[in-house]
Amino acid sequence: MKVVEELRYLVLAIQREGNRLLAAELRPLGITPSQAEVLRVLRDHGPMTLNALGGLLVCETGNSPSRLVDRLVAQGLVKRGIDKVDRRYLTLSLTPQGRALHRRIITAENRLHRTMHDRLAGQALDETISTLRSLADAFPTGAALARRRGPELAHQEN
Amino acid sequence: MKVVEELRYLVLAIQREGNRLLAAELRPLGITPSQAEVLRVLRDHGPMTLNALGGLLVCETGNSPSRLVDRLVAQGLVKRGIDKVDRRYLTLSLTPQGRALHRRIITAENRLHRTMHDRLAGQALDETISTLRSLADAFPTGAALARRRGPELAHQEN
DNA sequence: GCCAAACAGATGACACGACATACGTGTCGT
DNA sequence: ACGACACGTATGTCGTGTCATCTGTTTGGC
Repeated sequence: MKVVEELRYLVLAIQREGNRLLAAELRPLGITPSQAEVLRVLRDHGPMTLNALGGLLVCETGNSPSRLVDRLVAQGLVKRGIDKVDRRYLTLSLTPQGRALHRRIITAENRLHRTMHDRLAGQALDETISTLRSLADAFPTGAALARRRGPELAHQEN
Repeated sequence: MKVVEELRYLVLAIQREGNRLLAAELRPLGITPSQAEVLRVLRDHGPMTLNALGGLLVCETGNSPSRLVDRLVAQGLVKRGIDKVDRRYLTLSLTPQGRALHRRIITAENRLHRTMHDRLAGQALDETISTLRSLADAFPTGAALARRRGPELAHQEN
């Protein structure tokens, strides 16, 4: 098996299992990993339009994440307002419930991160991270991640 | 952002984009990346039951991939027989069309692999692969991958 | 032999994720 | 002022993925 092919399958396997574990952690909270990412981005990067949100999400490409947001609005976690100047734009922001839930999400995610950290015990991750970055940065969602890294560094460190 | 968290998002981004690129390469062939993985496993590991197939797939966990196989059967790429001794078991195998399509799949995948390889130019992948393996091997789908690596090494090298 | 448990697979339900397309709103050239 | 165009968002469709549950088949204890 070619090296890049093994890389492709490893990435697939890790993404699947990571997502499954995170989904299990989040299930008691009534949300999914994708929804958690939306709440996180809205919390870290303030109120924003649907397109801007889409531009910061890794879990979804170009498409406006209308339906993803729909479910969060239906749960009362996100408020969707219409821009008064240009009625094409939405203004998405967290509700107080959304902010409260986000704190519980962080706890759930931390449990997953601890698990990952244990499995990776003793491994030097720096080179791996930089290799993966050089792959990801060439793509739209990788750029989204870089954008999130960029302006607002160091949120909830350690 | 924690290191393991960045790792999680990088893996997500790369998986998404890789899948999108591969889907684009495979679209002219009328199949999806998951379907391609089924054909590949059936070709490399001979006729097998549905559960055995599921145990070698990275794209789907424990669940029997009934519906995934359904579409391949509907396209005439996979033959689904019933074991005469134990009628609970299926016998899945490639049809001649399935084998023929698999050759075209390899070409499509190689185009993606070349793209990835170019993006990774100059990076030493060994450490990255071994780090990711140590993460993946702890999980069912990672074990599936290891099983595929194991018995039948070196298929279509370069 | 018979019935319960184990097992292989199928199916229902739900939320993605990607693509294409439709709709409503604003902008700009003329 | 108006009409084409651009733009932001919504929606239809399809194929996953995951979990839970169901059906049919075999096995094994009694």
